[in-house]
Amino acid sequence: MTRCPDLTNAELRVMKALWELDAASVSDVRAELSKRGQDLAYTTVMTLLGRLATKGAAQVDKTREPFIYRPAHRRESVLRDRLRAFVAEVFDGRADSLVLGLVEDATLSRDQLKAIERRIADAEKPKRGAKR
Amino acid sequence: MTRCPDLTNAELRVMKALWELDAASVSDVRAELSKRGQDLAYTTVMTLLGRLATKGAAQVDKTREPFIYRPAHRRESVLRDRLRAFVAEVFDGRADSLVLGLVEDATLSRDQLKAIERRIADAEKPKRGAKR
DNA sequence: CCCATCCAACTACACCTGTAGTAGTTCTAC
DNA sequence: GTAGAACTACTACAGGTGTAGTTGGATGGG
Repeated sequence: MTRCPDLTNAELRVMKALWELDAASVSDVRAELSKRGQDLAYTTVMTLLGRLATKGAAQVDKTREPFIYRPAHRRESVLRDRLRAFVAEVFDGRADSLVLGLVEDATLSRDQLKAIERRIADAEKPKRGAKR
Repeated sequence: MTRCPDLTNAELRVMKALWELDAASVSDVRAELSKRGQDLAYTTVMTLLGRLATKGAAQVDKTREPFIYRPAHRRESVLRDRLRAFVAEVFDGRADSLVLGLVEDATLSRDQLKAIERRIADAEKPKRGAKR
């Protein structure tokens, strides 16, 4: 599995639109971005998609015009990579203090935290049988 | 309370050294960074400290040479701001899915998660009496 | 057929970032 | 008091980033 390349913020925004659309032309992406309050020139979107393609973050189908772009990596992988880098860079790898910060900041409520825990517990149980 | 300005990664690394030292000259910071595996030219550290001062992230005492720099904001505030921006930017504000990502990634263990929860519960209890 | 439209390729460009060099000033140890 | 060290101010500069313009081909309506 090819590693997900690093994306800039602008590129990530475009990727989010792409994930939403799954397979789209420049215009489609542009419209989706506009829907999200990001109004960019057509050529700007093209530039970004081009960069994404160069980086291998998106695949382009050039057999027909307009070109169709689609994401080359799952959303979760990319976000996870970003997250990992962020934890390392900003929190020196201490994920727990990051989470603590979230809660103190009230960005994350205790309830949400509990919900997460429950979700994890649920996910873990089935694995018990088919473990490895 | 003046808002903490945005810092680049290099600047943040310098700030971390500054927080550790609390009040320090360029040389001091440089030594601290070196201790952390960051070997930068003296002038590079100076440039970074200068930028931090310009941004208002550090205060400089110029009454005596060498100048003494100290952090203008608490570590927690700055990290929290960064975190907040990150959650908004990358996870569209969904902190819970961020945490979930951490756990799935095994960056955060279930035990750590529980420990955090316990810590929060503890912190919340005393507040009950002196509430609001 | 010709003009407008859509689209891709290439080009542009200002600002940011990370890293550092040079010049000039003061302090300090002979 | 002079040479070198320490230190600051200014300058530099390549590469990244966000945003967009220009050029030219294809296409479709009149």
